[in-house]
Amino acid sequence: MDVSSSVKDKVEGVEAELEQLQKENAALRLMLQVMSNKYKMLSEAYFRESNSQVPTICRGLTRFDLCEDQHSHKNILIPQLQLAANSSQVFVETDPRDESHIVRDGFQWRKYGQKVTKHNPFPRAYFRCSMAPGCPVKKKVQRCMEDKNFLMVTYEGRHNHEVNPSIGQSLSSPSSSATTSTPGFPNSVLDNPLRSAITLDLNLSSENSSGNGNGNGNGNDDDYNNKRSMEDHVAASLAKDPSFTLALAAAVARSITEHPKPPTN
DNA sequence: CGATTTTGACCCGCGC
DNA sequence: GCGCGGGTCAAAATCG
Repeated sequence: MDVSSSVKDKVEGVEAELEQLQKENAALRLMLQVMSNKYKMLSEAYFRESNSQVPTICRGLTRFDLCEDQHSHKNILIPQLQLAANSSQVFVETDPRDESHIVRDGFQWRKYGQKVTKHNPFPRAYFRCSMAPGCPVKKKVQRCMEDKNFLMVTYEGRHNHEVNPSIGQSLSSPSSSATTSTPGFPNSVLDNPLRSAITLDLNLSSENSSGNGNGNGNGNDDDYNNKRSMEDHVAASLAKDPSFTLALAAAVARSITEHPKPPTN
């Protein structure tokens, strides 16, 4: 009896973990797709603009780290991304029927506008942080066109106050602390970003452009190369993201502690 | 009654 | 200069 119940518990635990991993996998696939689309659009725009100056060697931009080395274009990597120096994009899985744009991220927000944008039929909502007077942080919430199950949340700016743990019930774990926060970004997301949200750091500007550079010499328009490069880049970005590594470490630790050595019978 | 949301109007940057 | 699109304002409505 004990053995069967133990096995049943174990199976349920594995199933729950599998389900969680499937959700995380879906979120990561979506993130990759979105990034791939954005990358494709931006690279096309970039090459249209710079085609006369950089004839062939950067076509395809299959790696971000070669263009700078070969052409010394320190800041060539898409000026729009440099504008987002304090921005972070988060994907939050929600019910597609839910039109409330509510994302519990540990902060209190006040909605100040809503707009339908050109390339996305879903309205974009604009929020300001109302937890502290004068807090400059804003966020934009819009349902993802590629997958209606996800909300794209873009944070801008840095908070001038601490998070209120009682507010972030959905994304933050009850035992999480505010000590590991990255300034400007929700602690709850960073504490456990893979629970129900995926954080995508778009700060490609300073570190990546100066450290790794841009572009590639052997590229063409091949989708395979583009996808490979995007995967490489996203993987590198995730690896650099402390919140991702923290979450990964937490997931590994969880799997170890929650599933200790199998019962010996 | 104060806080928040809604929503049309307005502002501003950008491309043509 | 003009039109377009994204972002913000602000008055009215709604909520707790």
